[in-house]
Amino acid sequence: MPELPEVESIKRELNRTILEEKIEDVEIFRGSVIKNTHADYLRAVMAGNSFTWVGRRGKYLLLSLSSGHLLVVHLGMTGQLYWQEAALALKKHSHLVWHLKGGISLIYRDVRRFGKIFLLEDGRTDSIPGLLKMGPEPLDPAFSLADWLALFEGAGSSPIKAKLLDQHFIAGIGNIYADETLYEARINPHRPVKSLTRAEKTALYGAMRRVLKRAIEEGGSSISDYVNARGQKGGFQDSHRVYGKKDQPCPTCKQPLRSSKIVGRTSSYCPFCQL
DNA sequence: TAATGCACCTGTGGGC
DNA sequence: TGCCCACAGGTGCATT
Repeated sequence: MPELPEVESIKRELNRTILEEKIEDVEIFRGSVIKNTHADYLRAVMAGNSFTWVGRRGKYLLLSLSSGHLLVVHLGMTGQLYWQEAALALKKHSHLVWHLKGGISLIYRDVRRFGKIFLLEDGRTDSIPGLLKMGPEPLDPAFSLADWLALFEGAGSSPIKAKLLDQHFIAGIGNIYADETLYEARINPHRPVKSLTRAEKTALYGAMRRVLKRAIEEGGSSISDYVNARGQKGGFQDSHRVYGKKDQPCPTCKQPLRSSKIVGRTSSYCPFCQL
C-alpha cells in the first residue's frame, strides 16, 4: 500500500533514472485509469516530451513534462510505477507504458485499479479533489511542532487513528504508518482526538516523523503489491511492530497485540502499552 | 459541519 | 480439487 514513504522512494528513484529521456511513445491498455482527459489526448501530448522533474505531495506523484504539462499519479492500494528494460515482458495489469529513448520503459501497473492518473495543462493541481485541501507535509522542515499542535484546535470526538488517516488533516499517512506511529507514541488508536494532552500530541509529532523517516531510509513497506521504481520490494515491512501482527506478542510487554476496526480500517495495537 | 458507511476492484486464503 | 465468501484498504460520495 503506497503511503508517503513508498511514494517518496519512487520519486527519488525516478529522479535518478528517467529525467531528460525522450518519450518516444505511450501505450495505453486501459484508458479508464486516466481520470480527467482522454487516453488519445494524453498519448498525443506526451509523445516527444521528456520528464523534467518528479515531485510528491502526500501520496501523489507529480511528474513534470518539458511541455509544461504535469502528470499526476495516485497509486491507490496496489498501484506501481517502475521502470524496466524495454525488452522485458509486461506483467498482467500493466495499464500504461511510456517507451523512453534508451531502451527503458516506465510502467504503470495496478491490480485493483484504485489508482488514478491526471494530466494537467499548466501544473495547477486545484482541479484534483484529493490535492485541493491536502493537509501539511509531516516531513516538511518548515512544519513545526507549533504547526502540528495548531491542527488540533477545535478537534472533535473522532478517534485519533481516523484523524491520522484523514489527508485533509495531515498528508501521506495510511493504515500502516498510522498504526506504527501510534504504537511509537504509546497512544491507543481509539482515543478521541480531543482527549489527547499536549504531551501526547507532542509525542505523536515526534513519533510520526521518526517512523516516516525510518521507513523512507528502508525503502518503504512491501505489503501485498508495493515495489519501488526499480520494481524491487522495500524493507520496512520487516521493521513493523504492530501493523498486521494481531495476536503476536507486543515487542515491549509481550502481551498479545489486539486488532479492531476503526473507520473501516483494521487497526493493530497493544492495549497495555498504548493508553 | 463532522462523522460514518459504502462502492469501487481483484488476488488470496480459509472453510466446506 | 473446486467453489464460495470474507477480507485487504485509499478515496470520493452519500447519508446521518
